[in-house]
Amino acid sequence: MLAEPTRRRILDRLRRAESSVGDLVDALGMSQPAVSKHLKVLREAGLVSCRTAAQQRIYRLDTGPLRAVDDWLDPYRRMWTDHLDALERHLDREE
Amino acid sequence: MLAEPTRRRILDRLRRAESSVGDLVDALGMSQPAVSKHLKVLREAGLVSCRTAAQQRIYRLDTGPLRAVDDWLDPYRRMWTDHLDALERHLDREE
DNA sequence: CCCTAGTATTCCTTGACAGGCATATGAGCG
DNA sequence: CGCTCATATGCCTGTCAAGGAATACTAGGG
Repeated sequence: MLAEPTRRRILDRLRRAESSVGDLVDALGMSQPAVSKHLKVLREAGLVSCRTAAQQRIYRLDTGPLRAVDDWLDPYRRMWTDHLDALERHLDREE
Repeated sequence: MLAEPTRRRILDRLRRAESSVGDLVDALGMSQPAVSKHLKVLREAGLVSCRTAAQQRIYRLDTGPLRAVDDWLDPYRRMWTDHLDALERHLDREE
């Protein structure tokens, strides 16, 4: 999902502002079908949702599923913060 | 990288304890070459390191590169915490 | 030194996308 | 209703990576 650089670019862009498909096509310099296909993947992953405005589809970021990533990351984050804490204690002792 | 479920399983396992390749093979129920190849990928990504003990290679988790993931996630995390904060303020106002 | 255990590497096959092109769908407008 | 713009879908091809089998490497043990 997030393995695809194009998809991350789309998310990064939607994080800043909602966009129509055309906007994304311009921004990414890719064919429209390719963009639409990535959007479909993101939609099915629940990472984006879209509303219809006239003949355009305005896409919007949905951060929900990213919390799962955050949760997965959590135990690892704990590891490196623990290490930092240990280092800190170590340095404190040295003073 | 983390797109591969097998790789995540390896990381999750190494998070709990260092392991030899054989241990991982048993734990994952996969062929030894497959495991070694995943370990190579993880090694080149800096996510694991290994030390030689007798004729075994003991692999160890290296959390460094995961901070990059955490950094990438950060602006998104900000988004949902902001939303939560906004909701909280909203509820506070309702009381 | 040969032999064995543990691990890495190579070769091969197979399956999964990504991306382009052509085309279908669908909403507004004359 | 036919037309056009914006988007979605199907089809096709090329690329890449995962996994297995066979093989090469390397460190200890007789």
